[in-house]
Amino acid sequence: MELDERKKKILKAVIRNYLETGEPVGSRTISKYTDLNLSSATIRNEMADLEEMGYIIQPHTSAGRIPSDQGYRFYVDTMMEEKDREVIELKEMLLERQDKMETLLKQVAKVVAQNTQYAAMISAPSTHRNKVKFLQLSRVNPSQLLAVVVVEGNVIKNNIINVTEEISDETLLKLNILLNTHLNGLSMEEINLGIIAALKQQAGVHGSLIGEVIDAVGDAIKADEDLEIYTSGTNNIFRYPELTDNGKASELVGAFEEKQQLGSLIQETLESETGTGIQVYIGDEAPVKSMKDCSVVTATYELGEGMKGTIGIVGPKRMDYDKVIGTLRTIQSKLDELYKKE
Amino acid sequence: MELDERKKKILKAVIRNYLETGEPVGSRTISKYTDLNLSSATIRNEMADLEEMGYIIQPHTSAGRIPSDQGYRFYVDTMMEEKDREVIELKEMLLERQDKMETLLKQVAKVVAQNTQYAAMISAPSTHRNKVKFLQLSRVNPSQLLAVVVVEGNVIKNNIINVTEEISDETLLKLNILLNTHLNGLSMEEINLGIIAALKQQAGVHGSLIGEVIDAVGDAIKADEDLEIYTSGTNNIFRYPELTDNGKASELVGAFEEKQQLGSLIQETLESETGTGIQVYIGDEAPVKSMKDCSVVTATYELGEGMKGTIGIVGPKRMDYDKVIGTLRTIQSKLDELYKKE
DNA sequence: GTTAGCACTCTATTGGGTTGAGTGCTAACA
DNA sequence: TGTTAGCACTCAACCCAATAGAGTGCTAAC
Repeated sequence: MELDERKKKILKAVIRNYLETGEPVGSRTISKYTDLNLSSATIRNEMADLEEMGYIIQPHTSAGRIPSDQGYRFYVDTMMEEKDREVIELKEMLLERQDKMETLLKQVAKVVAQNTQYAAMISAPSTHRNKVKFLQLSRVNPSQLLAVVVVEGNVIKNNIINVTEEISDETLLKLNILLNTHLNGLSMEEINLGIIAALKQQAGVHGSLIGEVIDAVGDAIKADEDLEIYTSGTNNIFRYPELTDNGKASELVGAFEEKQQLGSLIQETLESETGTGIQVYIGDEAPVKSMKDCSVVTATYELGEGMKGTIGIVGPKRMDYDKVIGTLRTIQSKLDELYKKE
Repeated sequence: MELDERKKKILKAVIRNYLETGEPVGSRTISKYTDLNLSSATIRNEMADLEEMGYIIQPHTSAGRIPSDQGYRFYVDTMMEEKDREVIELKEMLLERQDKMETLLKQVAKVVAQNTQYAAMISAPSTHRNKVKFLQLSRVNPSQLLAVVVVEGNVIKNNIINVTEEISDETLLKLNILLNTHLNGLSMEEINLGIIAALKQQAGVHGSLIGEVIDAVGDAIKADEDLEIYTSGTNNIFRYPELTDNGKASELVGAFEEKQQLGSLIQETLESETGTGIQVYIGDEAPVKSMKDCSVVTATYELGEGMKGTIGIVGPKRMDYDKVIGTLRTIQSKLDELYKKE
């Protein structure tokens, strides 16, 4: 069977109505509130077809229809291609350029959650590809060294190194020069075990001590690559009974606290790049099992210098997709603007 | 009326039974499961007295009794003085000494939440009183300086400073000497605006530039004093219907995400120091309004060098106080042990 | 002071009846 | 052939009354 124009109109009407009310939609409602001028009986026939085709579902015999995952998918897809969504004006939107990345991200998460009334998460941009622009090894006291690395985007990493044997000023100076000449300007991902090994070689064989220190510097660079994720508005999920019935809330709250679970979402979003960087997962499509009754919308953002991160919104399937996508678009462009001149 | 020995026994029996079952406790139950050898009728008389005195409550006429907040308070107080609780063995307890404070704290929160099955939070130790042991100002590029401060306990703070005018090597060296001679060995809380002002004076009047830099160093030291709090097991609250009925869950989850709200708990715990550092808040006693239907148990911990932080557990009023307090004691001593040799 | 017994209270549960929204099907209509 | 009116049917939701059961308070006897 084909999805002719009339069926599409009816399907969209059903979905839109359900998004608003959250109640199953009956044939009479559709017949009254569309400009199709068809009786409820005709609508019923069409709806029976739509059900057979898998776009809508009847919770029980004597109820109206609700969209199936396939129905939502149709809705989102046509909605996305219909027109460029206009950018939505955010309420109380006041993002300030922050030196501390953390503060900025928390701010963004909060704004997104408040505007959409869904749960929001945001991942810190990965710095794999950022280049080292400053590197310094200093002595804190005879048995401790401090390694500080600054990479593009003003991300600072540091590591305290405990040494068993005192290192002379001269050696320290040499080490600093060695490290700087070889690592400065390289991106984080370029600094791999091979490079570290080559460095050790070059430092000469005088003592494993130097080797340890170089390893520790390497660690400092690699460290903190565990995913930093911030969330906001987790409690918004309580606005939607379909997400909180039967202990579902517990799983969702757990997923938002154990940020590892959110990691897979971020991963997937970054990999399957779309034109706009916005992606919609409906039900089972999301790679997190506790979100099988949710819809998830993710967007990649960019903070100048090619630092890419991910914003995600989690809500019920009957989500206001239009608003959510608009909000994410706005955030994308505001962030871009904010960091453009760097 | 007096709380004689028999009344105390009955009260404790009521509370203990309610802690286990979560159901109102009737007179017959008490008569059967205590060694008092009294009939239910006698128990009833005593329970009527206990109710009049405010220790227990009848949810409705034909139900058993449940403890009032005053009842819980009595129970906790006598329990605390009865004997030194023995230290409880933790399941899967594997705390490793971590160089990264953050990792350690997350670990502790997780262990506590898993062992008790309640929601747990932990605050990073405040570093106000810690002394600066290393301070360094470096040039990252002509327009950016990097200030790094290490304080006792290996807490590292840093700040990028944007300068409008290039600073010469000589000036930088002088600044470093100035900062180190004056600030090294001072505690964070001693470095106040007065000291900063004196420093500026001493640096001479040559340009407001230096003043700016000194201010920025001061900022780096003061920064991050916003409360760092980690949580775990928030979803444990769903195990207790009395915490999740009627939208209470939403408030609690909100409180755990907006960590500011938890700040007041931490504040209060640190201020009202008890002998063991453990404190129990029942119902309204907690300074967080969303926890009025909960009990909160907090403990201060110490990581060598006088760095004090707070662990908190939030659960229903019918909490297994014994186990919770035992767990917190164990954690306290393990942490102490772990960092003793520093 | 303690206990047995009894009347009483109140919640929770059960089951029957009703309502109302919505459907599917059929027959008539344009 | 597509559309519509009409009707019988289904089913969740709600209300109501009846019942069961747990627990109490009170009184009288031990």
